[in-house]
Amino acid sequence: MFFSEAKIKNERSFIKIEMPTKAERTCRAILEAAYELFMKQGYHATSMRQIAQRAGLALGAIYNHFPSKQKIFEAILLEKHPYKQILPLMATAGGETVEEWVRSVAEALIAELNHRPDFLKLMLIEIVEFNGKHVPHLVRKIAPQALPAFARMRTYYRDLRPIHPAVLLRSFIGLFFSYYVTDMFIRHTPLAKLAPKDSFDVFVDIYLHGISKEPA
Amino acid sequence: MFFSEAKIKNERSFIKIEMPTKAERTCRAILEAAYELFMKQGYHATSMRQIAQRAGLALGAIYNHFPSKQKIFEAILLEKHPYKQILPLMATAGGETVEEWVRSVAEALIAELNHRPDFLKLMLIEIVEFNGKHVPHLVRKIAPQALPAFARMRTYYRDLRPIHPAVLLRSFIGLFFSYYVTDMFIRHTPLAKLAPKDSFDVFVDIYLHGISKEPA
DNA sequence: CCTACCGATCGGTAGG
DNA sequence: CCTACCGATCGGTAGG
Repeated sequence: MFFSEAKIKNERSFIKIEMPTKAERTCRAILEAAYELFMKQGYHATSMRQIAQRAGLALGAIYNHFPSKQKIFEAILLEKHPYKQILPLMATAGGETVEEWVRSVAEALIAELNHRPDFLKLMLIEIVEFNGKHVPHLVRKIAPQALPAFARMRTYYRDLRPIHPAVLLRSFIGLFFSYYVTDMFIRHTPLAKLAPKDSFDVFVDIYLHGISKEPA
Repeated sequence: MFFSEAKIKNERSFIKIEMPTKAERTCRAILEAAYELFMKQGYHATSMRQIAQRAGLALGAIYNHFPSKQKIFEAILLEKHPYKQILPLMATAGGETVEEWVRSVAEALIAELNHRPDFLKLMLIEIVEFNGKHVPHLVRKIAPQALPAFARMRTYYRDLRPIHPAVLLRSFIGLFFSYYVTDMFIRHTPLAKLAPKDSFDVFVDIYLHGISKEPA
């Protein structure tokens, strides 16, 4: 929709270089400005005039690139979702045992989420201010790619109890996403004592072995 | 702030009866109207005029009860938080074994959250539209009551691996809150197949025993 | 890409 | 002097 790959016209060069047109650069400036403001203020509290000012444009100029405020949000939602990074990662992650695989995938998930501290907020804006009306589209686009990627876990079938792959996926995402969320909220508060250094290891261990003592 | 307990003046009666004044009833109508609109539209997308209309008042009348729109939100946030119901429940829940206790507390948590389908959204509005500026106050008020309540779990110490109580609490809330959230989103979509009927049982089982096979 | 605007609506407050 | 409201309007801003 927004970024065509331009090539340098110089005949002496065989190298393709991303050479954004003026329109593409303006488009990018609008998306960046809007993204920063949405994260700070939410969607409805952010005005088109704020976006225009931060992008270095007049208000009316935005409408040369996006037909509405909502379309800007939708473009950001698709662009910032980390599934493009996370799904390939799950498919390629190695590990001799299920422990190693769970650990490496969970670490990668947390790392990717930490690398995008604002992604969570983007999803919350979608839920709160749009009543989640873009979610079905998003899930329909991602779920078919996620389930096969996670089914890879079944290659460790000999180490696993017979649990439905979808429940494996839900409990995995739920447990580690909650680790991420609680860690994020707690990290810079007096409640940091609720987050012992080895919390991540314990979450992995709980996912694999539960909280009960093994029968001796 | 809003509800004084009025008593019937009838001398022949010793029974105290909640007899809201007109002001209290108006106050209640404003809070209810604002709550419903915030849940549907979020905070910034809801106008004081909408609140007034739904409460059956003129716009200006609201300001006899609340000094600003934001103060209305703050009152709702404190009033609707389920910790008042959930914490006593965790303290009194019975169970001979840790399995029974976890199951009954998790069931009660899910039931309470299902009984308040909008509580989650209220917290999300706080995060998205207020940047969580009321959260520290909320956590400071609730955490000291939650940790002791959950420490009760340690009475089953002989059945548990040595895990820090705070991590027990975080993983418990995280896992079952995520069950609730995913269940809520999935229930009425074509993705319902991701939610086998026994999902709750499996979540309990994963929390207690993990996903690994027990060593034979 | 800008200036200049529109119909409407925003949160909050005036006097009575 | 209080409450609970009214009709009207304040200075600014909304998406387009």
